[in-house]
Amino acid sequence: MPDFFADKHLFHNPVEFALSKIGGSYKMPILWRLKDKAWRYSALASSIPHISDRMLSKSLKELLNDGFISKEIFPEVPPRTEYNITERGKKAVIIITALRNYGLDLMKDFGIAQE
Amino acid sequence: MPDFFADKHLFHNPVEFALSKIGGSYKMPILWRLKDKAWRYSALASSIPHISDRMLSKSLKELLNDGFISKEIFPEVPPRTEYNITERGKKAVIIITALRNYGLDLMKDFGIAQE
DNA sequence: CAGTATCCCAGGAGATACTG
DNA sequence: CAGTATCTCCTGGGATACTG
Repeated sequence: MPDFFADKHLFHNPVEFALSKIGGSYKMPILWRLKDKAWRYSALASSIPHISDRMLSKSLKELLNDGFISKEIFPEVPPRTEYNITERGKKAVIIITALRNYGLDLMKDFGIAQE
Repeated sequence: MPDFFADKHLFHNPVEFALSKIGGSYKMPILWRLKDKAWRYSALASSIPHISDRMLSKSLKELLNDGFISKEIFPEVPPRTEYNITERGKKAVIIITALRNYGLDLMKDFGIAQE
């Protein structure tokens, strides 16, 4: 696996590429919540620990641009916005689930309590 | 899943914990190479693109401390050092393989050429 | 050969303020 | 409600030099 360019950025392996798309502190938490139902912006904001509007907005926009989620705006009063997962996003959820289970195993392995 | 502390650091979910152990630019490439044979320091250094001694040494030390790899020093002249994967490291390789395959799929999905 | 020690920088993320 | 705009800060990683 040689280096390759994508999005004007150099990558050294497929894992780097994958994490450039769904990595960072918030994209997986967002996709994880969208996996089985639509969420509103404000619901995501209050559900994800410590996220700022800036990071939520930024993450949603990138996931949208990369086709992992879709957005629907309902012209009500007040207006309502809903985010949904796409087919591409569903594939991401599979690997997020695997990573999450691995993380849980590792925590047990390291003797870290969880609830 | 509430927040939890480990290694004097706050985590919000199991994925964060997993990536704190095997994330970063070099730990997965190292584990990936060690998965089926022992490697010497210098071989890793010349195999992993662009890695500096500082980052190789730092990554190896952390993987060692966290029990993902082991190290054996042969008192020859000149001295030889070999790194091996452990049982814990082998479990990590499983998820790295999954992430790698996901990355390859995603690259295809985004129309990125690979060799 | 197999590392360690310093210095430095970019970009991911936090804090705060503002808007259609 | 659903965001955007600034400014700042921190830390992962780069560059360089040195050693048993």
